[in-house]
Amino acid sequence: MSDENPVPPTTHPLLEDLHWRGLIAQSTDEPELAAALSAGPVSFYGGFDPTARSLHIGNLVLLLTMRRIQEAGHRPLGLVGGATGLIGDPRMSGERVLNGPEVVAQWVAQIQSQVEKYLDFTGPFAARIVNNLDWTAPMSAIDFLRDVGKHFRMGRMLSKEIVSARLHSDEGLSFTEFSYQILQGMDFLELHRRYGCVLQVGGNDQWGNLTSGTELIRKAEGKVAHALTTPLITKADGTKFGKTESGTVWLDGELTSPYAFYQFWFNVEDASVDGYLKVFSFRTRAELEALAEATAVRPHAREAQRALAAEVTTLVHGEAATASVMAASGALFGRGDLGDVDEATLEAALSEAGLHEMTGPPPTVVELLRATGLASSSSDARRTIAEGGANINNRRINDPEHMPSPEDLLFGRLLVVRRGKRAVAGVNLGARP
RNA sequence: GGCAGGUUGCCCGAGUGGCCAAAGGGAGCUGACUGUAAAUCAGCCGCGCAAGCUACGGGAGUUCGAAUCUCUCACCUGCCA
Repeated sequence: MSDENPVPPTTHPLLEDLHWRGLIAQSTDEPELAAALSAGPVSFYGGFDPTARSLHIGNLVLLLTMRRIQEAGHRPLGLVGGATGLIGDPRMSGERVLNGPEVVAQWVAQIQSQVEKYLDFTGPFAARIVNNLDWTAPMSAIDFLRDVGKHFRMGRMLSKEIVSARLHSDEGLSFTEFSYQILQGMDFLELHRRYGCVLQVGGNDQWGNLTSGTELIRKAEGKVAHALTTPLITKADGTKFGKTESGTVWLDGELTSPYAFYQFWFNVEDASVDGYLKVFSFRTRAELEALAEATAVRPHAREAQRALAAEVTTLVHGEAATASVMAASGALFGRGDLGDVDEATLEAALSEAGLHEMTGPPPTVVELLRATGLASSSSDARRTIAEGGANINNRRINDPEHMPSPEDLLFGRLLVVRRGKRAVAGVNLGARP
């Protein structure tokens, strides 16, 4: 994340750029990798295991790094782990609960379509999607043990950081998860044989699994292959990146609405925004430096956050969704009178923030806060009102029994309910019967 | 298998019969300041408008009264085998 990342003497413009962005955590022999990249288009791969129905913004780091490498003139192989997703890589949090084959198959399809969005499938460096179930499923246990297993030494396998840690934990480690590194090594070998793949990129926690592949290729084929890892992105305060109070920030718009997604990036703290732009933005280096300067000189303008939020939201959800989300944010947080916003924009904005239909008798503020989920209970709602944190249509309400009058309803039916500065929701009181 | 200790609110952790809806810290929420940031300061932080209700691993007791005592079940930790 800092500018201090050392750049080895023998390097390559692409690697240099990745270093500047803080995107290289570890790599195998870098001068050799630089030479390979200079020699011509290289086939490289990055894998994604279907452990949920959607990827999240942590995965975006790898995905966008792959895109950068592709833009530099190399051929990406986007691997979806139909096989490895059935096994699960060892984690410190303990043995995984296996997901059913049908579930994994469905997730594979969903994740594949997400991966496809970030790579270019046309032109001389066209990307390709591969699924490791294709070569793993047909393999017999005998072939696996004779052809692949012989190349793996127990000492080496046991010394892998996560394996050793799990082995010495109370939880232990199943043979299933222990074997994961072999499967991933096999993938690299297979892609090397099929497509001449010589580079694997992955998250830094995957380092051991990536080197399983480079070692296997060396033993089985006598060839050199490379591994490159991206760092774990952290927040300025050291806490986990990509989580909000409501959980993981997903790429799937149904799991994390485009509005929430945009807001996540908009709210990035000043200390982190410069680093995030380097990782997630495709703007030129000069533009990024100008934005860093803007944050330093005019922090209140939040130019860097605006740029980051707009760009990443566009990348993930498209221009139309981003425009609507930006209009939404403007309407709900802007200084302007809510009455100046047109009906369609307001409704879209509230839908993004969370629009709740209510019928029946006119609700009180307490009921509005509860119905929108802004308060978890009536007690919580009353407390919020007493603290001066309840707003209807951007006006503070101090009376818990206050009922919005018909004139308060925007366009005869909508209310903007806000708790504190940031938590906003909409209520539609004009639901057709 | 035996012995000892432990299980408290989102998390950590105090509390050994009434003054306990439960100290303290963290997290979280709200306000002030500001920039939908950070820091700081202040208030809040089980449910309920309220009366009150539900809570201290589960269950059963003792007592006018239990987080606190007894029995029992479950789980965790340490020592011994």
